[in-house]
Amino acid sequence: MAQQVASARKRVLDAAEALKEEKFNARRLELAEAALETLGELGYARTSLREIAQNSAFTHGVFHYYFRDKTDLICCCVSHYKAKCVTRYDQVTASAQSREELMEGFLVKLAETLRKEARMHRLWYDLRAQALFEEAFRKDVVEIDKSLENMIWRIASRYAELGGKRPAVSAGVLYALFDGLFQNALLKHLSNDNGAIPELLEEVRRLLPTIC
Amino acid sequence: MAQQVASARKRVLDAAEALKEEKFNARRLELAEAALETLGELGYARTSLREIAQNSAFTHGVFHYYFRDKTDLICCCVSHYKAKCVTRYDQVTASAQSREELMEGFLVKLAETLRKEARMHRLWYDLRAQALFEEAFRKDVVEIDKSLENMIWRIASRYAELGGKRPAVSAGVLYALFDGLFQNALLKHLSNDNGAIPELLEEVRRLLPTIC
DNA sequence: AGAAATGTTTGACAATCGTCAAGCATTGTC
DNA sequence: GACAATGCTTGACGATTGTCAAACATTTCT
Repeated sequence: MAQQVASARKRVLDAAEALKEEKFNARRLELAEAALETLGELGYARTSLREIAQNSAFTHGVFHYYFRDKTDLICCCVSHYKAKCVTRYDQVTASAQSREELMEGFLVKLAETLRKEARMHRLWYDLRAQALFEEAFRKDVVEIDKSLENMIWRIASRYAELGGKRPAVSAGVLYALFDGLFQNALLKHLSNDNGAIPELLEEVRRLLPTIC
Repeated sequence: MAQQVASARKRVLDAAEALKEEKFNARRLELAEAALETLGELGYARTSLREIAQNSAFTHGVFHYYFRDKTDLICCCVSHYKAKCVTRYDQVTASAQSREELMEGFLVKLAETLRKEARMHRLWYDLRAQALFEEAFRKDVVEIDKSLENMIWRIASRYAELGGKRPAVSAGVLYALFDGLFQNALLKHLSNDNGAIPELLEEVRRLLPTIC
């Protein structure tokens, strides 16, 4: 009886603890979101904690409460970023009933990504470059890289499947190719080159059927 | 007669002026070289003028004498970097007499680049990412990108030529592919993954003949 | 309602940054 | 060899940085 009471109390405390932790993590993510905005605006090199705080509902001191240090914050940003972009094209893959539909859906989404989320993507390339210097970023960056590779692979293999074929290259090669093309198009697009998006689309439209 | 004397004096002064300017530019490049070393070590975000100076024969104040500001120095570094890497593979292309020889020469050079110049290359990816944020870097970065694309294209088209073929893809696509592969291999290599280099080589060895 | 725990702000800290003026050293000129 | 021009160092400036302790505010619990 006394044991039952004790274990019941323990369960309540555990539940409360779990709630606390959930709240804690929710605020962490909220701050990471705000940080991502500023990072996408200014880039890693020019982003300070005070600048991030100014673009949020909080003041600069709060970060020390939720993060060990600045690197910890950035790491949290990087791994949070993953969830935001990895499933971006999955709806297209799932709903498309033909090669043409998949292609068009992919191209539309590609153009939209380039137009509306250019800042987030330049940040991704920035942080990936930082990982070449800072070991702390590598684990998450490699993981995201792999997820993006898988995402592209899902599209390509589905596209091939709809044509009764199989991709002619490995997932790694395919990702390298698309990543390179996208990165190049992003730079042009940010340089106010209006031809960047249509050129990328045309390139992909021509390329994909020859590979898959 | 007086006119001749005057014009002769003018020529002498012009020559002296040109010499001065040459010396000035030589020192600029020397400082840019030193800056490149530090940038390759620390990355753009963590490189300060004082740190650069400490890895050189000078003190931090000298940069203001040779450069308008820090951005001017970095720009000089970026455009100077171009000359250091763009002709890297040209000797291989020129001397190879067969497809096999060209392939092997290219692979050896690729491995050597990854092993010995990893720092310079991570800097390149870093600066290219910076160009996504800082307009001042874009012109030079785009120019270097184009030069690298041309370099890859020279190799590929020569390789195709030696087989009586023509590359199956455009220069842009080819560069995107190799750039993506190299960037990925670089990250692995810097993470002490000993398999990074052989995997890249094998990938290229398999890939190149199918494209060219 | 009062006490305790949690969340957030504030302000200060030491360090570091880019910049620049003033001075010292070196070179070249007459 | 004195003088001027150039090259470079030194030291200081104001601003900004990450960090953190202390104060304050809010929520939670008893």
